[in-house]
Amino acid sequence: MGADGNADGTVGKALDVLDMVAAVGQPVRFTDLLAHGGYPKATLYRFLQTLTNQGMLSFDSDRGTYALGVRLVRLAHAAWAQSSLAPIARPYVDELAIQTGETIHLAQLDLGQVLYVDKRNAARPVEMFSSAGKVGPAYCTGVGKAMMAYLSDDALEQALARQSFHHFTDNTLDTPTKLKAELTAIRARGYAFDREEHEPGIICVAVPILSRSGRVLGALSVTSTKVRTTLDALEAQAGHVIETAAKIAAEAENWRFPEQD
Amino acid sequence: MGADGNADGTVGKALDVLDMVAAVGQPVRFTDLLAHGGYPKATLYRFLQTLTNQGMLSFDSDRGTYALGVRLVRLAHAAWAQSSLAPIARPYVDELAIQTGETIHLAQLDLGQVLYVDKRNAARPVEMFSSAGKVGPAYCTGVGKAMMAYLSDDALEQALARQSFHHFTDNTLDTPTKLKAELTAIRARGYAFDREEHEPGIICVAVPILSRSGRVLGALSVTSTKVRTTLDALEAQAGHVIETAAKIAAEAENWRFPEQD
DNA sequence: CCTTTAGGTTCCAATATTTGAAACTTGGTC
DNA sequence: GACCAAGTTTCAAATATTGGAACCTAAAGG
Repeated sequence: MGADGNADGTVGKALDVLDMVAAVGQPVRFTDLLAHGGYPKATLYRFLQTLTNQGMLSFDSDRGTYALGVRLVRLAHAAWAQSSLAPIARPYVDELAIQTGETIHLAQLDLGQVLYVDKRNAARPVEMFSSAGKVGPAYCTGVGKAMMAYLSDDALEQALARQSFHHFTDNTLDTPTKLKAELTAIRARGYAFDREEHEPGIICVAVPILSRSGRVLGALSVTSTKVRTTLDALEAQAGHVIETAAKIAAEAENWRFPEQD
Repeated sequence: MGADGNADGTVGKALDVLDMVAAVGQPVRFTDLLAHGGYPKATLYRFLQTLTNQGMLSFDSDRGTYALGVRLVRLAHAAWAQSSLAPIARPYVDELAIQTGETIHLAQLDLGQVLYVDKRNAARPVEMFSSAGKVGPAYCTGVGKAMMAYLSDDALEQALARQSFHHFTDNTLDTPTKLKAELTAIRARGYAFDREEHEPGIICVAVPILSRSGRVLGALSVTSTKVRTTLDALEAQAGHVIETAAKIAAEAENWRFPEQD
């Protein structure tokens, strides 16, 4: 990412510049961005101007640095509210968090990656952008596998093609073949596990959230650590999670995805 | 907003389309956007294509609707992490929430508007207008006034020019003159109140977060309701808030705004 | 006090993109 | 089978973008 060539039209390039700023992770000066390759001086300059004008970037004139702007935050808030399950699911997620006393994740699948749209930490209360908005791999997380298991054949192929199959732990399913076998097992079982496949010590049970017609809307998981509990104990909670997922699905159906079929 | 004419370059227009989608607040069909005025059919169509390609919008082919895309959520997460006080302030905000037992807001000022970057709910939460990512008016909120009070003269003028001075409640300071007098009082006092100026029944004490050189970094507030407490009781907490603000400022100074002034 | 350099900013003609009316598909209805 | 609404594509004219180079600063060096 960063200085890539592909980008449709001016808009694409401008958004690419946005990504460059985002990638740095802190306010950047003009020169640093210039060094990133990508665009010639005048061109980059104009993009920066435009994006700043538009409020997508903010320019700190004291320090001469650019940072991501608030229009972005505003838009994202709208995005979160309008096209994620989070607002609909919130009360149910809350309830589940209380029932289980563990950390709850609500995720959706995007471009083969898991996007966490909400999180309830057992001890700590709601934090929005801190956790919502994070992305993670699909092939080695409970929510990721739960969603992939219920994808249509071609959607699954697309998703598989986007997995990196990096070997995180000894339990990571690091080939498409292993993963496909796991997905079959998940469909048979109705829920997925994370057996320390992404981070050592971290385990979870995850359940897909499906529309009436079987479309994958998202996934819900209860996560904990080996220190606190066991997979068997987590599995005992699966019933609660499935129920909650069903409630969220029903709510989503009425509210935002009115499909008659 | 929406079908406005001003927009620098193609990028501006594309972002304008994004705003149109955001403004609707739910997935929209092509025709609806077309009806919104703005752009001719072919042009709008191409923008929608480009934005979808770029992941700024997502297109639901089953229903033929466009919604804000996840790239936005991802970018916003980066924005939040990179250019807001929230990550730095978190532990201090937590502490203050426990000390006071009330709702805490952490906000920053942008383009004359208040952007809430973090929020900690009271144990017994009150349903209220704000949460992280939301924006609100500056002239009639505690945090907004606290920040404006410490702005440089020209920054203040700019900010004032952007206020709508809508009359929300009978206590709203709905003219620049009234507001300026209030800002002077705030500077003298060191902290600001919200006397039900935005929402009836909602009151708060707010304190600015200033850098060593006096630049406004943000503001911190303790908010409650008339039902639960009184302004005097809230004022008694002001000391805590001021201390917390100072700690956050110190941390910010070291961490992200290293200015030798 | 006069260079030099580094970091930004502006010019401007060549060039590639965008523009949008109109023509054309698609898929559903009467 | 003709009609209509919604969405998609075409294409020459109008326009915006491009980026090398010139131009500013302000600070560092001679």
